[in-house]
Amino acid sequence: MDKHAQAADKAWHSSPRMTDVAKLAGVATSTVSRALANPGRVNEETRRRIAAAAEQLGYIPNTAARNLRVGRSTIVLAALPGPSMIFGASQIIPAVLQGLASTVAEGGFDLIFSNRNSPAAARHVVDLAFGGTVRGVVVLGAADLPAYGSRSLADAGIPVVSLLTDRSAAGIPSVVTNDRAAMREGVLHLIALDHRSFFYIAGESGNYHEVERFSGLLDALAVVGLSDRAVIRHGGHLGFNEGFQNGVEAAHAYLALALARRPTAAVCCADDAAISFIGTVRSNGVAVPEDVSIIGFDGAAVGAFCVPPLTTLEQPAEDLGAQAARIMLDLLGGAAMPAPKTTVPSRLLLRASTATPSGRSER
Amino acid sequence: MDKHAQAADKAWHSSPRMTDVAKLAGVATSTVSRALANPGRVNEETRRRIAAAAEQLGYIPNTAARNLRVGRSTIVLAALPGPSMIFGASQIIPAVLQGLASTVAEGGFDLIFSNRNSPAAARHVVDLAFGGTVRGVVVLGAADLPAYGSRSLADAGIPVVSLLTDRSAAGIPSVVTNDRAAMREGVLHLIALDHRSFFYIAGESGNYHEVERFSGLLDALAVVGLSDRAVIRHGGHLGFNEGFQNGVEAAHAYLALALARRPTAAVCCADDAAISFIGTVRSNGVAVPEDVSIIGFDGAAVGAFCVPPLTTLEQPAEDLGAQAARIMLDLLGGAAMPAPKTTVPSRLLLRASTATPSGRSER
DNA sequence: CTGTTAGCGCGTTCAC
DNA sequence: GTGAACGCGCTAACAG
Repeated sequence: MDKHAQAADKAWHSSPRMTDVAKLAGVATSTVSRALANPGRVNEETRRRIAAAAEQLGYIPNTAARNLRVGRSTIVLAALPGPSMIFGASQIIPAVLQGLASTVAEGGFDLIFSNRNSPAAARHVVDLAFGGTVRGVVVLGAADLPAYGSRSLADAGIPVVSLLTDRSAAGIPSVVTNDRAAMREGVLHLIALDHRSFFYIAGESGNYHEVERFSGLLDALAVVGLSDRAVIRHGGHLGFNEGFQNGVEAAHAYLALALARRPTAAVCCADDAAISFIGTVRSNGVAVPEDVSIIGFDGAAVGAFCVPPLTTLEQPAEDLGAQAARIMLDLLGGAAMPAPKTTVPSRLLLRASTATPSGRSER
Repeated sequence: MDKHAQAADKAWHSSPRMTDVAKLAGVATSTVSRALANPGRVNEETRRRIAAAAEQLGYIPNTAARNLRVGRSTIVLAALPGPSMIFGASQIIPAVLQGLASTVAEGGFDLIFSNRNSPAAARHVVDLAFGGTVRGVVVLGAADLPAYGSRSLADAGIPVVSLLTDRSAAGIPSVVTNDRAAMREGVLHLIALDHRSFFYIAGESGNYHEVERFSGLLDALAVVGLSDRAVIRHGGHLGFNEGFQNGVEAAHAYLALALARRPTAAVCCADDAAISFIGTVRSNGVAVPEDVSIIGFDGAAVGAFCVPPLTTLEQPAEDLGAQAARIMLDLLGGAAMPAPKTTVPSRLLLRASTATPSGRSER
């Protein structure tokens, strides 16, 4: 490649500006601007000339200049809790993000990610909002809104949507699954199978999902007049990211119970715990579901291939993300405040890990 | 709240500009600009005044204006293949992204995501690059670089790093795991256990990982002088996203083999397939690892809790992402072209699904 | 319908 | 060491 070709090559690479398009089409830049934004408000003939010129030059508008001029960007921020793009086998977060990303993209927006586990990270989230980098924020999980000093995300003057956690009480539109009602339904299923004693494997104490799901369990017991004493509760010290370990520890606790005192059903706050619980008790001679039935929560794909296949409450993960995105898009489009709380229901997935209790008393 | 208070409230919310800080500190905007960027090139006393003013006002620089002025943004794009933030139980992609996101954030950059499954999506990726929205692109998996018309990402004049797929031949710095060597090591382990016949469960035919891993298997056979006829290859029509189904189908194919013809070891292109393969053959009376040993690929966390626990080749997913991010940061920092290919090795995780063949001949 | 003009908020000359 | 002036690329007024 000779020098001349190189120069031409370089010119090819450097992005042409609107001025270049205007010059080539023989019009003013403002006309080019309109032709691209309001194709209706410009003569068809000149519009074609401009389109042709833009096409020929490979013109692509400069984002920064446009954003500066119009005073807003086209980026939505997903503020994640901890470094938790990884989240057990359940993959709730990745699936939710996928739904969020797809729908946001359909709306013509881009999605940027940020963790907020460290103070610095939380501060960064706030800066992105106040600095005009992002146009709206979807907050996933966790308890407190990103903030630092006296500045909170809530004061940034941009739309905020809460995903997975219900913050409607704080005036933030929220998209959640029906953790409580779903768990209630799942346990009622166990009760219908004749289970009357339960082993509950808790998530992190105080965690939103943990609280909701345990409440759902109690709700179900109340329905049939069973007292809270029908359930032995284990765990609470491990987070959802440590679900597997949680299940193993719970299994040891279960195995430590005298045979007669062992509940006939184990209810898990998450599939990860259910899976490792099953693996551990089975290798210690406990039959599933004969000796103990197990029900998980999340609907992890791998559950269908466990031995035995796991009965679980499937979260509509992608839908959750898509719904949140839709609400955000409406808000960005100037819609009025949406429903404070959108619930996308989980559904009970019956598989072989639950059955009528049978084994133990006959052995 | 009366009208006046509301106005004050609004003023509180609207982001202060650099002018406001300058006014409050009694200096010119240019001085404020320097004080924030080159703290050294300004009088300590005035610098403090400016810092105080900025702090008091909660000043946060406007990103768009800054980007426009300096001609570059601070956003890195992760271009994902398909809608594959979800990727089986292995969660390779989410884990890789987590590593990428963390390290990119440490470098002071933000991460934006984009799929490129549809032509429109691919075009959008190119526009983001040419429009100056993003400063560099990390391309994950898949074969072709995003492009449309005559414009390709490669011509955008910004750094491109390939992650998971080796594109070093195309001059793009790549970060990959040693798929081939890892698989070779895994199979040599099986050979050391006395296995001489293999059942290979393939990923999608032509897929980079599939090709590399199968080659690794053949490499191992060659080491001990076994011919390719020692392996029965199954699959190839299902993608990595359909790993579970792939394993089930493979299991049926395996079960359809006459007992005497069944290989003593199954080598899987991914953990998902291994897990569902195990589940399916076991419920059909095949003992693992007595009748057949199984080895997977990826190191999915759930593998440790399968029955039996899965021997696998663990991919250093987060490291892969972190390495790619580091290279991108170097490139953005003006470093010279880095090593064309960075390999982050997988490691063999020995668990109970592999053992010396024993069961069948004695039954 | 189209051209002219005037900034958006910031960083970077260039004088003082 | 600091201030004044200019312009990044684009859109939104306002004329014509």
